[in-house]
Amino acid sequence: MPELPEVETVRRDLARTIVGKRVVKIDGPASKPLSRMRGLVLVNLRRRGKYLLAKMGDELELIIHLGMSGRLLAAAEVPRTSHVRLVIHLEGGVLLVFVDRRRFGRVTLVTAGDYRSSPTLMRMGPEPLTDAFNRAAFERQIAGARTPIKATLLNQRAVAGIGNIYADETLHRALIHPARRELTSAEVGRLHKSIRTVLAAAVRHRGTSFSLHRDGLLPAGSFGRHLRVFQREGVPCLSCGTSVAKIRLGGRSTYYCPGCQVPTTECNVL
DNA sequence: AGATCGGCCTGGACGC
DNA sequence: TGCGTCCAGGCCGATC
Repeated sequence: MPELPEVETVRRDLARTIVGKRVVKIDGPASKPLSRMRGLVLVNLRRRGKYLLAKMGDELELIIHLGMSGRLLAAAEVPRTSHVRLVIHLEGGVLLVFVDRRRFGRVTLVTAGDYRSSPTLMRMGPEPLTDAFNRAAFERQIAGARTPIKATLLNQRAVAGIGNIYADETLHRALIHPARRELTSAEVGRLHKSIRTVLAAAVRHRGTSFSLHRDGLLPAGSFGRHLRVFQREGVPCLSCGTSVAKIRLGGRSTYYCPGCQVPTTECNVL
């Protein structure tokens, strides 16, 4: 459940339960490189883009990426699901469990602040819901882009935390075709605004709910009800009534409204 | 240096 | 029913 709103929801749900607790034991197939955490206190739980960062003691940091199918939950006992990758036993009988069916997720223990093991994290752009994400800086980042704007949104360098769902949703609200390359200043302004609006709303709704990350304990995300194009191929656009289209762009399924998001001559994909 | 492609995994949906 | 193929919310490393 990988994009910013979903990861932020996980962070908020877990923080209350696990922050301040000491690691008692670690097991599961992914536990071997993490043995140094034993006895350390989980000092805080932060989020950067789609990554969760848990400070462990004074010097270490646990980097968690949920990949495509990863789930992280606090529980009293190990879930009966298969695909449990890691169980961190905390004091007070709290278990922090990482379940990941497709195993695209990663859990890495590093010296605090040393992100060399993750190029994406090291080069991560500004957090979209903070002041660090301002329009002028965003415009500088994407000025003269040679690649489709959707690919730029997905690569995490211009802005952090956007994946396939929110790339399509923010571009639709900004009336920009996903294959567009160089944007006008007005378009950059609309996109900057829609990124903030859409992600903030999705965080309020606890993200977009998919079957993979319902654990039955915490409320599922409800932003799925507010999606306007993602996975709505053939459905009339809520703004103009045109059927939502599905194309492949940069190897990813891409949904957009051909009525609202009109390509121009500089868009050489269509 | 930056862009593009295949690889990593498993399982569900679909067509024959 | 069974088998094959395609697809899925993301990242990394090897290529050009």
